[in-house]
Amino acid sequence: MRCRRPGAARSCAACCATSRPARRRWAGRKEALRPREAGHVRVYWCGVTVYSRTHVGHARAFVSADVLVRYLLARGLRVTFVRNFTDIDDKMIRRAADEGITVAALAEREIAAFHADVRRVGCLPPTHEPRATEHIVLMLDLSRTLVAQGVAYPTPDGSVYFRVRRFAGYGKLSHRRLEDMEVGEEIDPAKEDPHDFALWKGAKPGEPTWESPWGPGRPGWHLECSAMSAHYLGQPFDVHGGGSDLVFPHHENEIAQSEAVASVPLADLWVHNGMITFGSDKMSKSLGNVLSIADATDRVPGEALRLLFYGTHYRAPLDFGPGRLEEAARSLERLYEALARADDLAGRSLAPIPPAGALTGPLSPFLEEFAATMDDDLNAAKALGLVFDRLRELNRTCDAADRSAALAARDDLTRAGAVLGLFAEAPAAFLDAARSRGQRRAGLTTAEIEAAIAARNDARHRKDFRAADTIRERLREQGILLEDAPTGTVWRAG
RNA sequence: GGCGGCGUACCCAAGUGGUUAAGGGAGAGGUCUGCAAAACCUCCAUGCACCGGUUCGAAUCCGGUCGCCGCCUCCA
Repeated sequence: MRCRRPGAARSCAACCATSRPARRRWAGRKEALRPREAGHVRVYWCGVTVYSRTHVGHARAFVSADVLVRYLLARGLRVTFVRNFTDIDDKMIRRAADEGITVAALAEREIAAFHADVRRVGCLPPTHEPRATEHIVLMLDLSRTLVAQGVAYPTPDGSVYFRVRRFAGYGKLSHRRLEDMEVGEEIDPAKEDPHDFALWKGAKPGEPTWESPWGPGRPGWHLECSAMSAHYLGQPFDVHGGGSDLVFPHHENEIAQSEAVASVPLADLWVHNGMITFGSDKMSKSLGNVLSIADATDRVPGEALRLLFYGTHYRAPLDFGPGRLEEAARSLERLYEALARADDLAGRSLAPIPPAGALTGPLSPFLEEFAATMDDDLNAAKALGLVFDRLRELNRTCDAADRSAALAARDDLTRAGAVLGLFAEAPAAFLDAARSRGQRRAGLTTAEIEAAIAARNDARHRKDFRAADTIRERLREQGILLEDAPTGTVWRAG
């Protein structure tokens, strides 16, 4: 297993050793994952601020994390996976006020929606899903320590700021120097340095508050991750991940807080997924070009979204061009159709398997290659290429009615699917559901479709192919495709 | 301005020194079919933005040029 580590979080021994020119010294690179505790990997992934519905960009982040976790489990490792909820911040306060509800009520509602969304894209539940507001005490402890160390300072309004110039490694993750950074317009005059960031924010009227040594207030955003990761995983832990837009300042600030307090690294490896773009623009709420998970999964199955993600390496930006979702949905259906053929040949449906241990023990040549591919920085794009190769072999063996070869291919795909979070449904049930969706879109009942098929077959028996083709054409226009299989006429949505 | 990254066929995209440059979509031909569809078979980049260089050998390393994107403010 190798992970991306964008720059040296703690030391640059490896990169200096390459004696490359300075320009490349800090470039991100792959590094082997060596769990601190043998056989047990600890992963922290930054979650969401629960103030509005999650979009496909979030989905990509959580699918990226999910594939990492699934792969580690498949290899027989134990995984402790923590993904937090930010349930108190400016955006939440504003949104709750707009809706006339409490911040807590907003959080409750959006966390439920979030759970529904990640379930729709087939993500395994994390080991822990801590909420910021339930760990205020830990955050106050950290703040107190940092103030006592002189790394942080309180201000007259009851806030506490981290003194970035007191942390020598500030900027090492995102490769920036304080002098090189542009400074925004609105600088809080209470800050000693524009780059200092809030550990604790003094109370403003109407905001939820907690008591602190500096008076009532609420935590700053970055602090929760430092507090909760240490609490649930210890410090250092093995892998810290999130969207690439979190590298700076969020992860940089986490490192500053955690390492200033503990004098050991926060995490060994950093993994960041690329952004989703529409055309050439990043998908973001401020640009208003967001596609929610709910809308996407109304259009296509959640697994199609995963399939679309896997087409591009998790690190690279992914363009959500027109038709991509539907293209992925069609590919997914093609995969399920082949699995269904194998089940027909076997006379029974093979149940999906959980990821744990899916890639342990003696492996088929396909699974060996699949595992090696995933082992190289989770190269799902290449792995997917292997899956499609195996799909063709499965169809070929089904064509030849080679039962044992078909079942071997089917088993390979089932195991690969367990790692990729695909094929969680029974093929027959999946295809039924796809048909139902198409039928609803067409506005036809099953009886109507079957009557049309019967009428067409009547015409075919009379050799009235014009009439038969007219019926088929009319259904095609409504999105119902007929296929004359050896066993009879079947239909699917198209 | 600083930092990180990208530019591979009609589209998406893997590949980071060495046999024929994965895979998907689209397209062309074929098997099958009344015809289709599906499935399968075959074809589809002497070339990887451009120009130099290193090397026996580069899409892959180095230098330069052009174009594009992300981050530096909340952001998955």
